Amino acid sequence: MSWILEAQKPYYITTPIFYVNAVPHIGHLHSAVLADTFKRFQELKGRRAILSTGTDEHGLKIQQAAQQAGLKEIELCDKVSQHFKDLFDAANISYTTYIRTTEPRHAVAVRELWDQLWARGYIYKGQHEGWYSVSDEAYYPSTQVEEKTNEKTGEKYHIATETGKQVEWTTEENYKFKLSAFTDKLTEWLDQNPEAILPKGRHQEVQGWLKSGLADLSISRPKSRLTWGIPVPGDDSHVMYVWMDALTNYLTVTGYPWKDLSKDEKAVCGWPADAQIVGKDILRFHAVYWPAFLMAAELAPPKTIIAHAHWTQSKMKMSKSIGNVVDPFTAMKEFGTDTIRFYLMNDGGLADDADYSSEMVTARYRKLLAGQLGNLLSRSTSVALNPSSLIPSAPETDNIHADDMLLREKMQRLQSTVDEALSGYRTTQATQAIFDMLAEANAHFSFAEPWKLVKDPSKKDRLDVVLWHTLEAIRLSALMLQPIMPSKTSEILDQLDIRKDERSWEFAQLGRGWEIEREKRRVVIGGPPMFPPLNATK
RNA sequence: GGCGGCGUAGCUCAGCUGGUCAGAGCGGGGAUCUCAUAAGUCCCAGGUCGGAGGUUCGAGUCCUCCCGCCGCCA
Repeated sequence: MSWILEAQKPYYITTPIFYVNAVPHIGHLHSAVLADTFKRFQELKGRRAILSTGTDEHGLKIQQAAQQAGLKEIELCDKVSQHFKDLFDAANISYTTYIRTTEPRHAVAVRELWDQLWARGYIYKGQHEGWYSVSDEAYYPSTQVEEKTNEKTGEKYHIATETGKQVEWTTEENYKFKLSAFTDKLTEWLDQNPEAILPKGRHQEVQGWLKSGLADLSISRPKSRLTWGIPVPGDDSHVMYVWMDALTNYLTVTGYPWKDLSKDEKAVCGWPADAQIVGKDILRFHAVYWPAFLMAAELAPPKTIIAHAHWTQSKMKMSKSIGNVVDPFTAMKEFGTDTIRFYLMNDGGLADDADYSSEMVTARYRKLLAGQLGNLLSRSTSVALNPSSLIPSAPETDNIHADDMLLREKMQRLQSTVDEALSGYRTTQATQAIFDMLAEANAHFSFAEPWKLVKDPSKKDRLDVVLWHTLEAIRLSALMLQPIMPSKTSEILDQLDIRKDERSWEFAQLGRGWEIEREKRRVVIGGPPMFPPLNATK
């Protein structure tokens, strides 16, 4: 009964929505490819899946940036939002919803959530004073503020230690959310769901935050200062704080407030999210504020929050001032979309920052994609070894050699290994298992020396057994790499004449290729390299 | 300062509940096949598993302390 409902509910995964005050960098792409990989994995397993991404467009920074650029806010948003969309299109991110916080439907959702919190008494009007930084759009506790003296004028001023931006003592009236009332509930949630936040270290980190207690959260700004935002319902003199606004996007995507939906329709709207991908820098918003808002509205928190680490370059944090920001458009143009997707999933850090380098991308391409996968495809579909382009039949037990056993065992185990890895959001484990099997397939091929077998007609049976195992290894790895490299794997499976309806997860088992009409099928022999050499310059 | 984590071959890292756990990949060195994208395959690393104690028949694997990193919080 419960699993029936579970099965009906689509898998819902989100990326953060990206703030339009900056251009896309490799970290944004990393979030998106993670989400896309897991979404495609679920679809491969036959579950309907929703993937949402989009842009966060309100707030003072946008208001200011637009002013400086001489644009209307929405014009600036349109432009940058499109830029992000272009990136995700170029990266083959199969989002089902591209949400923008300036859309009317989003305002509806945000106002509804506000009303829900208000009706339940979790919002109150309070006086807020403290050190406020206009450019950071944030208040800082006095412990995080330092006094400085202007050397020329002798005037004293204050800055936020963390960002170095100037702060001023400010008093204003704010609406506040009773976050403090949720400390216990959040703690309970995390205690009962030890994998609610991945990786484990982040889970512990959030538990640590809760241990020291939570203060109420200011969730509005006076309109006198911030106009570019969603007005507080019933009080036009206040505009909602950007995070309150932004986080709600995950509900907007599901059609919240679900007013006109039947019970059945509501059950399949997607909420609660199965996975929410975030960068580690925005964990607090997603793992504390967001679940608290949801609990306050009596909605379920997301099932899993995955906080990934960042990319560094030469071990240094990427930043504009150092000029070491990796442009994802350039990278994909240079190496190919699927190469970058593979690199991000194979080398990207979940717990720890990973170092990005073109040399490493090149190395992965040469050794793994071209050297192992591409090359094995070429050698097993060569004109010399299989001029007929026929697909050998799956070998009878009697024809299986002792030399085939190790490869067969690895192929047999691979599906569950990869399934377990991707289900646990560990992409590196998945790619490593696949390429470990491929390496074995290359070794098996070399050891069997099919180029000798082909010269001896009496060895035809053995040749077929060797070729079959090799083609099968490629089929399995391409099939399971589909979530990570959708385009290239599609080409490979095409070349092997695997039908579209034979590419789902259930076919990722040894012997489940070419099950019907095998004799009619043909592999493409002597085709061009699947992963041709990169331009010699790098 | 408090809490948490980490420190394993040149590099990046696997090593769950203690007993083939001293490993993989890359880089480097050597050899080799020729089906293939000069790709592939095979062999080679003798690293005190940060240091010192302790528990145990037995410890990268548990405990204590020290050193060095990193994260979060203050």
